[in-house]
Amino acid sequence: MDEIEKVLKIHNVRPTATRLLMYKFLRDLNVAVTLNDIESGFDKSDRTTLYRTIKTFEKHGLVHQIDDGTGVAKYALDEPTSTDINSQSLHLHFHCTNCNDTICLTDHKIPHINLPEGFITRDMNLVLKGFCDKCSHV
Amino acid sequence: MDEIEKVLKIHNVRPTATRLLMYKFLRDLNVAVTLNDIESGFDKSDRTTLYRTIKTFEKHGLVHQIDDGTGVAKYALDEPTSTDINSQSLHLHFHCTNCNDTICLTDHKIPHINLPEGFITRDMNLVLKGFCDKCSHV
DNA sequence: AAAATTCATGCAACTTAAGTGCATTAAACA
DNA sequence: TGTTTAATGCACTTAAGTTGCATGAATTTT
Ligand SMILES: [Mn+2]
Ligand SMILES: [Mn+2]
Ligand SMILES: [Zn+2]
Ligand SMILES: [Zn+2]
Repeated sequence: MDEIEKVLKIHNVRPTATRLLMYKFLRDLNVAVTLNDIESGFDKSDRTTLYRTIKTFEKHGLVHQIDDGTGVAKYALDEPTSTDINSQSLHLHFHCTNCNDTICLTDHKIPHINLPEGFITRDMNLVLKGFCDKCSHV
Repeated sequence: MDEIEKVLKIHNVRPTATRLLMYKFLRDLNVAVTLNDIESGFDKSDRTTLYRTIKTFEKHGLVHQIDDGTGVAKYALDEPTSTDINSQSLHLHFHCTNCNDTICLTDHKIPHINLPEGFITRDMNLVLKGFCDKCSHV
């Protein structure tokens, strides 16, 4: 059986054709993608199907959504090694304002912040913006 | 002359009726507001005018936009004491997932992060999510 | 295997926030 | 004053996200 098929099944996602293709599509990238990006990478499938597919992936812990401040949701594969569902979201993201790429810096965790009395933190989002390694040495 | 009128003029914003009202509206809040929130606080004025007013404020350094991950832009007054235009954006924000309030934690700066070679940081956004002081002690 | 049920897909339609074009009105200027 | 510039209001557009529903495919039950 295909390797991807296994990954989907482990996460209780039935391995349909679209899902296998989308997983492969995401796996071969090193940047986060919008739904439009995904749509551009597929000729046949419908926008709604792709939307529901990525949402299914998200719900089952295959991808995480990234809000990089552009106003459009981006998605990237979760680290396959991760077991803790929440550790995924605690790495930081870098958004290049030049090429618009957004990448996961999975081994850069968000530092701990001391909040005032009464505030309980459950989640956090840290986005650094500027020039990525490809765009900085112009 | 009115105090608010002075503030607007200092920032090269002509003190029209709508602008004075909006400034006062924002000043009397301690949470960030969406354009809809602003609209609800005004009976007469038109949405487009309010939109352009807040954008004028933003451009002239009177307010800053906050992206708390809800998908809707929020705005809050800049600290009046601030001189550095960039220091405004470097404090962190807290978004309560219970009451949907988003507040500026202006004296909580974003800690410095070491990035890989080639990455240049120009801006950053840190949002903590969870329960605010009003919602935590249920 | 056939029937029944559950799930995935495709198309259309809807919602909401954001933004633009343009005519009108008000303010500033000379 | 007349002239110019800026602010406002209304209509319209764009774009992302999302849902309803009918159809098709796959899984489960009998
Ligand atoms: Mn990531
Ligand atoms: Mn703030
Ligand atoms: Zn770049
Ligand atoms: Zn709260």
